[in-house]
Amino acid sequence: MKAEHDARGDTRRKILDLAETLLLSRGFNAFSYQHISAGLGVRNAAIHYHFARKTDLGVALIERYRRRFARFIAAQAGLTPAEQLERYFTLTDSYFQRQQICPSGILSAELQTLPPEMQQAGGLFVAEMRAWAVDIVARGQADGSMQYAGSAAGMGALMFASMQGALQLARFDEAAIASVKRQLRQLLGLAAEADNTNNSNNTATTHEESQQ
Amino acid sequence: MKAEHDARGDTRRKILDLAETLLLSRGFNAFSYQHISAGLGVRNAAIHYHFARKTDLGVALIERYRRRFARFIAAQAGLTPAEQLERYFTLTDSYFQRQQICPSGILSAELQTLPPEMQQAGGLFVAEMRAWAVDIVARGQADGSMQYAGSAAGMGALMFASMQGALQLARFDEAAIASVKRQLRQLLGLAAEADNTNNSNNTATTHEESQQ
DNA sequence: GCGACTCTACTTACCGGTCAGTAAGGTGTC
DNA sequence: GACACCTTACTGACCGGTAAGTAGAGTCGC
Repeated sequence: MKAEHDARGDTRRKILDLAETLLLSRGFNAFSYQHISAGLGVRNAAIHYHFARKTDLGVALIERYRRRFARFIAAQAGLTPAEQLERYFTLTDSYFQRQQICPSGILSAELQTLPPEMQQAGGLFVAEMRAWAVDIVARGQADGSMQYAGSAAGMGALMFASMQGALQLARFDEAAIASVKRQLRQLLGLAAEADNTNNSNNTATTHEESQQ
Repeated sequence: MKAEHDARGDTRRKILDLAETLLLSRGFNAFSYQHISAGLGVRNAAIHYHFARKTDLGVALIERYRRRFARFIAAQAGLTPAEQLERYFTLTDSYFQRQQICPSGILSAELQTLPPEMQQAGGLFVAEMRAWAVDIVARGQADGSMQYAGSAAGMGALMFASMQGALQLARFDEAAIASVKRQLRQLLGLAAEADNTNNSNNTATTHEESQQ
């Protein structure tokens, strides 16, 4: 009766999940189909069955990120700007704990060696992330909960860039993320958080997708 | 009388120079000895003669950066913190113009795939860069020329992280660097610069080394 | 002032391993 | 029997790295 009927699309999802881990920890150029096939106990050609070229896999990963990020944003529509900021910080922490960097970081670092399709999809993803960062500080400024010099566009760009940078630099100095987060709160005129915003289930970023 | 006596050590320097360009534009994993040998018109084995393993080449590149950065700092010992900040910004611009990202960015992004020797050398380099950033804002705060919330350590870390991030994100959106620079000046309480701090010769970063 | 030797800086010609990608065949399910 | 989902078996390109040979310039004894 076959305990594992391997619900259709299961392997494809496993490939994406493992490829995502590899992408964020090693980069696109530094993982191979062999890494994936060895990790999943299937053959090289099985990966090619689902993703004919590595480019297809890369694009699928980025598109999945974009959908996930859209849901991440939508899921916290009701929160205050300050709360949304903390969610953003929590997301960054969860990358760090897995020894990963954020997708935008690896995509921009490797950009010139990536296939054009991935460059294009990456551009859209990065624009969406920056827009969200700008939106948070713009609303925070508008409702008076955040005060800072300069423009919302500048502050959002700074926030996005500094968190991406901090996540990378944390590989050398693990204090980098906490240090940058603390400084950003100060510059936004926010009370310093306990820095353990431990709502015990921060599942927002790890949800799996049923989608192909 | 041999027009080209190829002053001893010349090839070695050419290898380092081309490898540096490749490292900052493509990353360490995405360039090969073939790229270098083809670019210089020599054979693969000639590169191995000077740098037996790719790891040796990578470490040599980082060590050269560290020496260059030390001279970069020393050369502007007399300047005010604000002037030093602008030099830092100019350095970032010059990377962007060459379609490169900063060494610390590529090293941290690829860190987990780099040989241990490079990880170690990279760690020292990154620590030196961050220390310099902290030093600038600490002295700026001390002499009253910069005012900002939070600590000098936090502000320096933020500055370093955000410039590294901005340089990467500029590959998708070229306005990122100017935007982040402008915001940093605002947050430091500095008057907005003309943003073309064009002292026509900003050679500080491009100086060649005679050293091996 | 010249042959013998040494050293640097390469060259040619390889090596085994890994890469992404392909062709053809098998197997279980509807 | 059509189809989804694999497998086995392979290809050519490229990877970092190595062994052996060589051209030329400098150095030495004599």
